[in-house]
Amino acid sequence: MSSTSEAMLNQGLFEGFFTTFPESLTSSHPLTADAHPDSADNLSETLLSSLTSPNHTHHFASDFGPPQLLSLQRSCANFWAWGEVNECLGSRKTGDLGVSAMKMKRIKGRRKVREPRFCFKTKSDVDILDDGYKWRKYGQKVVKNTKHPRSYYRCTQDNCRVKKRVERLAEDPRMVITTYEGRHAHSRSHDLDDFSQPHNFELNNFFR
DNA sequence: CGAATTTGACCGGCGC
DNA sequence: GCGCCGGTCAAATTCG
Repeated sequence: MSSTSEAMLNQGLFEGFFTTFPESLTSSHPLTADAHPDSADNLSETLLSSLTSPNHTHHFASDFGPPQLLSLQRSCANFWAWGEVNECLGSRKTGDLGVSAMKMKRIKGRRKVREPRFCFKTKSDVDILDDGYKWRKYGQKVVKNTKHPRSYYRCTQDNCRVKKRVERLAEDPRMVITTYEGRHAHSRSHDLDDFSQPHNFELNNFFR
């Protein structure tokens, strides 16, 4: 976490966004550049810069329009680390460490690799944000201490193991928490005009 | 009629 | 070892 992005957060320049990787769960300071120079910090930095550039922020709030990726609006800072997200979603921190361990994928029956994950919250009436990929729902679960069920989706593309979870915040049902896991091994199935705009390059790059 | 979703069963990790 | 819990599977059902 660089001092610049930290400063942005402290100033409350934009509304909730967060990116990190499960490795950060083991560190006391979830988002430190020292610990994960090439992962969490770079991603968060990228998103921060794209979101805080005046033009982008404007477009981000207004151009996601048609009618799914709507209403990402500016408000107070809300940078989400896994622990915070999990707390807000009503699950125990320790429990989620376990979950993270479970998410590790076996390779050749022995080595386990964690998929990169990031999540963000969006103020939206619809659960499914159109991010340009096609998803198939494969499960839904009511998690403890939450009112709203969590939905599980997988990317429908062959050989793409990317997953995402979608749930609503207990305290504020208008907020949707979307968690992505893994990286797509292909391009988006359909283009969003907004993603093609230069000012969305960073976000575009992230969703690659 | 094929594709997508729903939903209860099942599984594995973890805490006690 | 047992029970709880989150995540996944897969048969049944619904949708387009």
